[in-house]
Amino acid sequence: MLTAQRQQLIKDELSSQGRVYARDLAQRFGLSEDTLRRDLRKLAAAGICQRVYGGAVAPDAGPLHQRHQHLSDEKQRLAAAAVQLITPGQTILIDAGSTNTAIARALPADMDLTLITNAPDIATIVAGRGDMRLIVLGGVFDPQTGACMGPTTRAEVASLRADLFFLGSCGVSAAQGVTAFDAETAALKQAMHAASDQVVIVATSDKLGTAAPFRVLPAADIATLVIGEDAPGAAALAALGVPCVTAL
Amino acid sequence: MLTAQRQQLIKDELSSQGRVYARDLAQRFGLSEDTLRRDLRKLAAAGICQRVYGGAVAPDAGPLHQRHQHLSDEKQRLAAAAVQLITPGQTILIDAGSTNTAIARALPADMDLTLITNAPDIATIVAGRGDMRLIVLGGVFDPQTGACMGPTTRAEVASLRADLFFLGSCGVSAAQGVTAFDAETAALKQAMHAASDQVVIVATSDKLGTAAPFRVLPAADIATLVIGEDAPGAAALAALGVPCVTAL
DNA sequence: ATTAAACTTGCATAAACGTGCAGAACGTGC
DNA sequence: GCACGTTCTGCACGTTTATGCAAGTTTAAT
Repeated sequence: MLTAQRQQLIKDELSSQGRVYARDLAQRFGLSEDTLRRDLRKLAAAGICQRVYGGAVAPDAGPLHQRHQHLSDEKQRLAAAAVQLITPGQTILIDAGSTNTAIARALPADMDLTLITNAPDIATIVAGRGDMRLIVLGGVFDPQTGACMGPTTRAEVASLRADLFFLGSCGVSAAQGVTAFDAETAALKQAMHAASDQVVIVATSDKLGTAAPFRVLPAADIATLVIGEDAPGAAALAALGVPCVTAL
Repeated sequence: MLTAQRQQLIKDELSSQGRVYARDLAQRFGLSEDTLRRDLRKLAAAGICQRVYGGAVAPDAGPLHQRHQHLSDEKQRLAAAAVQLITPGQTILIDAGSTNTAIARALPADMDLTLITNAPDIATIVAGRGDMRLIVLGGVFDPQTGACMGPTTRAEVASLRADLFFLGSCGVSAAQGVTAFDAETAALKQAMHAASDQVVIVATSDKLGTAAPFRVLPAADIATLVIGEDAPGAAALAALGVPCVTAL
């Protein structure tokens, strides 16, 4: 990846998030923190950001901006924790959903990854970077979930395989396991599960302890559950033997 | 390969990807890095790109979601003319390419359209609007063209049909017809042609009169050719009986 | 006050760079 | 055909840039 390109991505994140962490950037780009600190110093010298201990912030952080940042903050932290489960060379299957979009954005650079997704917006995010392969699952686009589904999609999934499957946008509870809002979604997620070695669920606290009508898979099939530190209902899941990773 | 042709390919990649690597280009073209660096310097001197350590980047690369919006006036005018060929209720197949992206943006609202595309960025554009159905063609994403291709994609196309096919990113000439830069691209476009009633080609003037190595279809198979008012080589195509629409 | 993390600075190395030069390919005029 | 100039290309040389590591300093939190 080009140095200029990397610095452009930092600029993008600064303008969209209002802040960046040197440590986080170094991990994502697969470079030393020294290099990223140099980048931040350079951007600060150009007036693009302001250097602070631990990273950098955008010069003009409006009040509304901070609010928006607060809302998405949980997902970003969860995503940062989730991508640490990935090892170089793996094939990653990513479902649709806003949490999974955050994961796609947080994917570390230059790890020779192959990404499979049925969400066009995730495909677009990853399409811009040349450091990973991308396989798109086709099908009928569902505006509700932002994903492609239907028989074509399920057939395509069945002909592929992945090391890690990031399953998203569902209810997760100890008693009911993972559940979905409609039959088609549930069937697709099951097909994705069948094509993957491990299922990872990154759940915001509003998903935990809730259940939808359609059963996807039992809690015991979850390889890793990534949750926030104060997540409700986590104890019940941990009691079932579901491996939990706590973000932050 | 002609020097001008090589530099045109670099331009294409710059506008589609926003960046090029000197080393990568040298390897792909089978030339020394010195030669490619010379090309990049020349393009930079012409203001087409900006030279950076390791390659070059497109001049004004804003935030990710704002990129690709700097479509030229020519493409927007062509797109506006092209979408007038669409009638309500039709199924539209749209290929990848910056001109076709402009067409996707220009699609009229509330016409009960069904859109089929193999370009994730076009899918993302249309995904946001609720007034049309969207079918995404999956496959292996090719960063070069920004499209999904491969056997899966061709098989999916074969199971669908469309009224109009907007074919993009090719050379168009009276003698050679429509041509593509590689075999896979040509094969996919042929499969798309076979699935469609009519082929529409929207060609910017730099594509007219040029030919690439791989033949896609003869000029006689073009249902409608949309071109600018001062397009060179248009007379030769019109002489062959290709119906032409002139934008503005 | 103590400690760990983040930081700056200097240095070493490898990659990318620009320049000058020479040979090859091509067109032009004699 | 032949001399000439132009353009494109690859190679050799010295220079610049990016990066990681080590050493010492500053910052923030306990």
